Amino acid sequence: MKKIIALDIETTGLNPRKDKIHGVGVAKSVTEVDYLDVNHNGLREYLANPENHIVGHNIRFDLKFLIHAGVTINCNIWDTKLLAQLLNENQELGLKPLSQKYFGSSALDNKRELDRAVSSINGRSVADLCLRDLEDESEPFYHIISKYCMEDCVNTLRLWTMLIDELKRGHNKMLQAGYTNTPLTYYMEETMPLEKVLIQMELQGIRIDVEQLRKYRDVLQSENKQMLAEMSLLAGKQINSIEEELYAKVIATKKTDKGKANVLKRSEKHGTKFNWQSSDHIATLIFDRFGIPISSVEKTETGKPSTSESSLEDLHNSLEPEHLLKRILGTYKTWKKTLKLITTYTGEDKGLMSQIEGDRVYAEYLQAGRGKEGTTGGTVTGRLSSRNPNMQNLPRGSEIKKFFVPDPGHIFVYFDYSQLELRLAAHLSQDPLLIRAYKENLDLHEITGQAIGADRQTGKSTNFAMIYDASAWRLADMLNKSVEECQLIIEDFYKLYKGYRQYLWDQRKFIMRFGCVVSETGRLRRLPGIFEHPERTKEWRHALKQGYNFPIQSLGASITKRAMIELANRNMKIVTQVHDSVVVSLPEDKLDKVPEIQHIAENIYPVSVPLKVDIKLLTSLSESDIIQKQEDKNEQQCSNDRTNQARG
DNA sequence: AGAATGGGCGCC
DNA sequence: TGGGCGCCCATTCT
Repeated sequence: MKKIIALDIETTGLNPRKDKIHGVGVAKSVTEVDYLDVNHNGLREYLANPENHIVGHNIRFDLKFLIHAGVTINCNIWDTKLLAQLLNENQELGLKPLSQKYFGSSALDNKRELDRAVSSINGRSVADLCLRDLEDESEPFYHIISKYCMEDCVNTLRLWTMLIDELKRGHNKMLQAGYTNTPLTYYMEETMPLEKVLIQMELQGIRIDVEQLRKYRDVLQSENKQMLAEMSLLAGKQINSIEEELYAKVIATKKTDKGKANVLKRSEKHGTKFNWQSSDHIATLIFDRFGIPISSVEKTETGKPSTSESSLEDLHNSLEPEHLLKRILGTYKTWKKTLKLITTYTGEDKGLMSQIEGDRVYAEYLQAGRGKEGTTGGTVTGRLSSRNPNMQNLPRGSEIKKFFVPDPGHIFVYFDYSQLELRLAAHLSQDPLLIRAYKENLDLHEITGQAIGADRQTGKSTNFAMIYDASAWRLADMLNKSVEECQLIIEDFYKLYKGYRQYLWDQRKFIMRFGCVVSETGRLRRLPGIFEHPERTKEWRHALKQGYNFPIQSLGASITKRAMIELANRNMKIVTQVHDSVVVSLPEDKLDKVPEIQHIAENIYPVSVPLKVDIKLLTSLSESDIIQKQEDKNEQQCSNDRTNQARG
């Protein structure tokens, strides 16, 4: 590659719409470094030229600020953080840890001076320094900020040189071994092109019907209040007793110096009140005051009795109808669901509500972990993750999705891949029956169901369990059958899909030999647990399952992402993505584009079976749930028809 | 007082 | 005792 410039900006905060750019650092080489004003002419010309190249560490952050400030970005963009993740998804991805790893501690030359400056203004970060510097005309911190920024630029540039070289060496090795797709091709064809799409998505955000959301908040809150009163009344006696115990504990702890500060602080918030939001308190209520034996319920990771919904559901079912606890648990379950909605979505000053700017939210979509120092983070399979808010776990069928609406004059085009991962299991395994089922548009769930002597629903669960290599124990739990029965089901399953069984054997052989897996699009996943732990230990089995699942999940992620890239290349605005579904915002007078979108999605990547895409127009995100339900019904109907035909 | 961990739960 | 995520709260650690 020709000349490349490393770029890093310093800002007064993390929000490209609210915070200001302090300056732009650029490094042409390790000795030619500058810290420029955002309006610098030469800089603007460079970035506007499609022949130029820039690299940054998490460059999306910088570009969102620059674009918002009116800077045109037409040059090619590269990212050392995303590159580092492809080299090793288990390593720390921050600029500092990577610099440390690749060229030692010189990366921290200016750290001490910076820390001194930050603490001198009682600040927490360089952002505080930038803010103070911009506000104060005497600019007392400019030289510190610029020095720090330029150092980051140099480190990014050095890192780029070393990382891209390592990626190319790996690429050549894999080519010799017969691969056509490698982490290098993945980076060039998928990761970096997607960055431009994500920048557009994040800058655009999504509109919220704030008025309706507020109305819904009031409904939830009054419901919740009522339920809380009901529960507190029912459990009044037990709660009193627990509160006495809590009070005694506070008194006892107060007498020790150590406990003083903590207990007093907590007392300000909850006092010695029973807290329905505390799983500890709930456990005390159920297992101590109501005397439910802890042997009868599921245990948590640390061996304590679980108060999870499924655990309490079992308990609820086992109680006599007029048992007091049964009535409490009934209300508690609903109360907790409502509370979750309130805290995550409708509560003022937290969750979704606190993230609304005007009438929009601006979610982030991560390709790699944010890399807080000490953590690895990241989406190891190549899926995206979303946050602030997380658009990928909005509750299905709840009111919440109704409040996410298109811009005026626009409509949401929603599409999703039908049974994407099962189709990819067919493609990757080349199992004859799986392939035939999808080529001839047969109902796979029905086929499996019949083969194991069960209904369609059981067939469906079994099919999905297969992708995850579920145990008989787990399947039994899912299907409400005995473990022995499920062992037979699994045997029957693999007799039917011999090709898939062979595929798993081959996968296992590969994993045991190399301790890693490769996706068809060239993404790698190392499985250190394979060599670090003896066979058949818990950790080893976990790593093996990760290895089985990776090629399927990763290829699915690639396909959706590549569809997004192609759509964006054709000027379509993508609003959000949930792994196998995408929402595009289309002007109302451009609906002729809908068949084009579907065609692109279905044909973006060639596999051995047809990919099926369902596509619909929506006026809010909530309708995607309705569609999903309808699809299920349609499938059922088809299978009934076919069964009836067979009978007739 | 803030960071880290655990429990729990939402999604594909 | 399927895989992959993020976020809330309470609690403990430092």
